[in-house]
Amino acid sequence: MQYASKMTSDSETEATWPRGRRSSFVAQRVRDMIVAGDIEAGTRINERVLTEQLGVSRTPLREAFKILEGEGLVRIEPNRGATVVSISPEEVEAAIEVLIGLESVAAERACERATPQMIAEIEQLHTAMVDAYKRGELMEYFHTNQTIHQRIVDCAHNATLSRIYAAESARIRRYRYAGNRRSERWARAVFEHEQILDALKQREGALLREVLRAHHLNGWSVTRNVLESEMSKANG
Amino acid sequence: MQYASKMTSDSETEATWPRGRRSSFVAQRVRDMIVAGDIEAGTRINERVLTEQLGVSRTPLREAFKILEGEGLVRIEPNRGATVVSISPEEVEAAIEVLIGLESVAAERACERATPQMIAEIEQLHTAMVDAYKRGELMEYFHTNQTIHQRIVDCAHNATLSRIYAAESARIRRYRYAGNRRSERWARAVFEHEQILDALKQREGALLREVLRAHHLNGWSVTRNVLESEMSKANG
DNA sequence: TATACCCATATTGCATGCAATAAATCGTCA
DNA sequence: TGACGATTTATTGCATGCAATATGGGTATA
Repeated sequence: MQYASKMTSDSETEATWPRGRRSSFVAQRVRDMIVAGDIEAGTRINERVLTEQLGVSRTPLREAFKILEGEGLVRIEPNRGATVVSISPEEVEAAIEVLIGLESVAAERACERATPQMIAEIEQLHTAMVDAYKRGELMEYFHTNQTIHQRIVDCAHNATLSRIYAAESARIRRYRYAGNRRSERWARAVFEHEQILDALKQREGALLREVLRAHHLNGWSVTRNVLESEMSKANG
Repeated sequence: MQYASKMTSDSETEATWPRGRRSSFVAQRVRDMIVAGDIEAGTRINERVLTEQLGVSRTPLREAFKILEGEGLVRIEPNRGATVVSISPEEVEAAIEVLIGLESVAAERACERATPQMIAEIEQLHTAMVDAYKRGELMEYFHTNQTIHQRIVDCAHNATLSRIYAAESARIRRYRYAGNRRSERWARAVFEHEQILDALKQREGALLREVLRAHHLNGWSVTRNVLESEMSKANG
């Protein structure tokens, strides 16, 4: 058995990771697999399989599980080990409420504290994102989009805010991806991102807060429908 | 050597914890020690000492360190193990900004979703807190105060919100305790809590948001001064 | 057929041993 | 005395072994 991974070819075993950072690297690899959806939600993770695949012993892997449990990506049950957490639409909505709240704080602070360099970087990302949209590269678009939101939060120069936003955002990433697949939402989202960029460039904190909020609520209303129809397909 | 703990008498060793939950229990114990200030900020934690004190092997202890690292309570460096994180006033302020943001989300939702039972529980806690204030029991006051804020957040019925709020709140707890020692701030804080309770009971979300925000900003301006003067004492 | 039980196997939780690294100690010499 | 290097000791990172638990399969019985 083998867990799929977009990072390495299937038969390949990892080169040994440096002593002292093995559990962090393992956590990063497993996190990537989970966030990317390479390991299906709800499945138990077999330690032996993953240790062989990653070329480390069980100790750093089990430490990695503790890290990922703290991030809400796996659940560890006694004698049953680690299971990839499955998140309901209600839980995704709850997390988005939180993300909106975090971005609200970030919006005001970002408009006060962002350096011209940071804004320029976001503008570049925005251009790249629009380009990906025009080329129809959904994955690239989605990834750049995520980066833009993270960078806006980073503009607030609040490490706690950036850390929590990144973790929560990763936790629900694979569920949010669903929404953008509808092309009419995709076009609308690109337009909203124009507004976001404008508000940031003009350093209008209250405006930025509101357009971000509306952007997420619009996105979620579409994503929720997609998720729910996918779930009813899966269950019926 | 021995790490102080308010939980057990000094010479006592733990009864063995149940198999399958040892790292969680160890994490809880170490978390309590750190949050209570029993282990000083900036100090390295010796694995051998703590394993002997807690009566577990190094494996669950090291797993607990990974959990606590995720919570921002310790930092793990290769070949140097776990160190209790020391937080600067700027970082406390950043975390408080986030807590205000989280409570802002919570305030609106709590006023929509709180059950009468939950509001009644908060009212009881409030009464107990005022009582502790009148008796001059600062520790009891502080603890009840923390519980009230957490319960208000819990009223929003958003598990993600509650989880993040609890973790961030714990992370900076020992730094916030400083502020309340000034009696004029203490009296003012009790008054502000009356306003908080009223707003919740009347389910005025926007009002609750604003009084909570003001409450934290007022508290922080006092706490910051105390922290900074303590730091200048420590360094000068 | 369905179900209860027993046994073999797989998997997990934890303690421990060993190697790598850091820290402390001691001796040497300026 | 104090700076420097070598050597010992302590500490950490990781792999592994063993015991506890869960899991799957087969058989007997209703």
